Amino acid sequence: MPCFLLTFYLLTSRKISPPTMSQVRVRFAPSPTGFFHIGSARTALFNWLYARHTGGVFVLRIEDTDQARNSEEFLNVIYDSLTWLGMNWDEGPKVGGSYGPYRQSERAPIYKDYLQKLLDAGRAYEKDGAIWFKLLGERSEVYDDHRKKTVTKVANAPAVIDDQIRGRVERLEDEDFVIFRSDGNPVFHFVNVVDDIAMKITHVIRGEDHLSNTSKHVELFKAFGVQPPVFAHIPLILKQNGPGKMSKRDQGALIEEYQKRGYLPEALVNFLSLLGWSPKDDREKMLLADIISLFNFPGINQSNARFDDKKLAHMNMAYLLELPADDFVARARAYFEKQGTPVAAAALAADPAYFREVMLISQPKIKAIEELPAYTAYFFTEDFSTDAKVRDKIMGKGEPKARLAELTEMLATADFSSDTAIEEAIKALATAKGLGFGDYQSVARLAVSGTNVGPSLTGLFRVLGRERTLARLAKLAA
RNA sequence: GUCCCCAUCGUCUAGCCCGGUUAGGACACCACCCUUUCACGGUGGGCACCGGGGUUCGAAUCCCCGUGGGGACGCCA
Repeated sequence: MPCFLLTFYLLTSRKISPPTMSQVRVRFAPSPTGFFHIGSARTALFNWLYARHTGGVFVLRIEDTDQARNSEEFLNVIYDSLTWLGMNWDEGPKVGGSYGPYRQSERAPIYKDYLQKLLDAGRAYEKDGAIWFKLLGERSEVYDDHRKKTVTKVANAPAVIDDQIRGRVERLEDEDFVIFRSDGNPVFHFVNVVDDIAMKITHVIRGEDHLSNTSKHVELFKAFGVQPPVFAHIPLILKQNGPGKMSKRDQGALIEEYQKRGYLPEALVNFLSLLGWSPKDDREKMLLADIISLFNFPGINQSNARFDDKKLAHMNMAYLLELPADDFVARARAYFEKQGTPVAAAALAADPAYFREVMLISQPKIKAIEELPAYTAYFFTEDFSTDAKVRDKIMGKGEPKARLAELTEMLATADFSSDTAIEEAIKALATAKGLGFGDYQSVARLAVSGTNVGPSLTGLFRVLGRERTLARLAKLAA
């Protein structure tokens, strides 16, 4: 096929991967004006996945041209969140690269150069102290009653956007727009395009909210005489309740919140990958390596997705259940270390081997790391609270004190070396008394834990040990 | 208001491109089973093609119009 035909084919066919002659270069370009949220993380993830899928380069670029709204704190949140989620960047702040600097606040000379090109070509002019991009075409004054002012319209041909997800989109850009503010700083549309050119970005993967901006960008690329990159506008994430897209103010929107709550980053990544993308079969819980190898543009769908924290919680639980023992204990310990509560302090002060046992009998029972401190509190203090409702119910039925006495007598000499040994002993006692395991369980559980839910009773006894178990039984019997 | 995008269970989605399925999976929900509490797990259940027109022997699938949802319209990004 002749080269121009191939190019034509690639540009006009929907959802077809671009030429692989040169290496894919994608970028994630957050602006540090607020906390890092779910939507940004998903955009970053799709870029990262595409780079890893194609063996390309993932660039991190900081869009901090709006000095009034930027902060170093937010910048660090971005670095931390990306790192926590495992999205390492190949070029960008901290790691460098051949197209730096990677913070727009440090690229002023580059923007001046590109502005000069536009000025020289007669495609930019000054008005009201700002510099405007000049569209080509006949001009006319029109009153815009939405904006309540007269605007200058330019008779222009629609910009054509060949989008990997949307297909061919046409949008008319018919008004000049500001590219340099009167304070001398360039605006988003300008720096975005200039940097994509200067950094040789091949694919722009971003939220659909930018689709309407893309006509501006296409006009700028044309003015610079550069072929625009391949665009892929991904669907937005809608807030869980109520109308509109998710924003940083919405419940559950912030990445650092999940980090603090002890969510597993691999679970969050898996969940996020499924918001707007699917491997097209029934797989949901997937190895990262599989997500990378399966990820592509045709798998991305076109409609917005609503965030569902229940599904995320379920994914997190599924990962938690499979975590190797050492890993689970380490993450549990890290979570306790961040708490700073008396219960957490007591847990951390306990013998590490004991802490480990407590965590491991709890692992199959909990849905999230954040449940652990409350779930295991009675292991680390004798001053644990008792659920009054549960106590009244259990103590008010049958002969709980008799069961307690029988258990106490038997446990004094029982084998505490394994769960099965304890189980056999309790079963033997129950059989001897003509009762069942259940007759002993509820009251014993109440005595040692103050509640009616928790790990297996035998595990409880074994981990607590004979002395503490007997002491707690005695306390309730008193 | 103008422009752009989108439309399958409550939610995430498969199926759509290239018309023929009992419209599949997962979360959530309900029931039952397992069980030593709580979970996990297992089995089963209820639950969807937005509406209307076309095209066709046949439409979730193709076309048009409605309607609904989302986005953009800044010297924010």
